[in-house]
Amino acid sequence: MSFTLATWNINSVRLRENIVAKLMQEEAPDVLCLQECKSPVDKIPLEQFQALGYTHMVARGQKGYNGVAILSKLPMQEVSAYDYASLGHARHIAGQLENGVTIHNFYVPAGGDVPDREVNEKFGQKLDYLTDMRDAFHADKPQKSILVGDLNIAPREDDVWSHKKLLKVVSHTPIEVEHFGQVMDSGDWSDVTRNDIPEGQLYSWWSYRARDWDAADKGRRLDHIWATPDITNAGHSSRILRDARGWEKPSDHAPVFATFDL
DNA sequence: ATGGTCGCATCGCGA
Repeated sequence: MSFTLATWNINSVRLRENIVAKLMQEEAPDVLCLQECKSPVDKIPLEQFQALGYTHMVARGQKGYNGVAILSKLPMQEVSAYDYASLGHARHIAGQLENGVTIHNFYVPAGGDVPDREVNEKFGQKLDYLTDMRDAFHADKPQKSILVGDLNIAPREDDVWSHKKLLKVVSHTPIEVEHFGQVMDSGDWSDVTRNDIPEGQLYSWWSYRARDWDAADKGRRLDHIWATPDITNAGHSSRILRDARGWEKPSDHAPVFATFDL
């Protein structure tokens, strides 16, 4: 079988119900992973999504902040939802398809403004969250698994508009990139997006604060799709739907896609 | 060097 998966930080699923539906109608991924739903699970507007064929959902939510959901046209069962770093935040949910593939959906903490855990508690929480992820995947090696989400780190020089200017900016600092690499190594994860698109600038997020995000193009690749070695070769057709950043009342993130033939 | 824009638990905070 073949299925297409997308990951999208939606920045309020209730406010953006209509562009989620637009994505479902126009792109029709089989599995859609959302982050920053900013909604309790029982207030996610499921009916419209179900009417479009997304009859399965696994999710964790809280009022106002965070929140992750996997909407699926394919039958899916919840397998876990961990509170890494014990923050009490809804930042992870995992579901399993009938073909045995597990999908982990993450919203890693953004980490605040100052990249120093001594003066900024949120930066320490981000690093601790990544360390907990690393330890969990090290202790329990994932198999037949896909990991997606807003990981809030752009690891490569060509994942940001200016490597030099962003070296001290949270999301691209060397210590974050090192933690990111340790999470990847712990699960033998490979970067499906970069396997498919190995060269060139690639972004999935553009700040709301830019005067003209499209012309300025000061983006970062914060949203990722990874796979374990047993299925990574099945991944193909990766793309980022940049157009969605220009939709009506957009999220500041664009959806990232990959297809798996399994 | 600064400020810029969003969303919501809305006049403060997180992103």
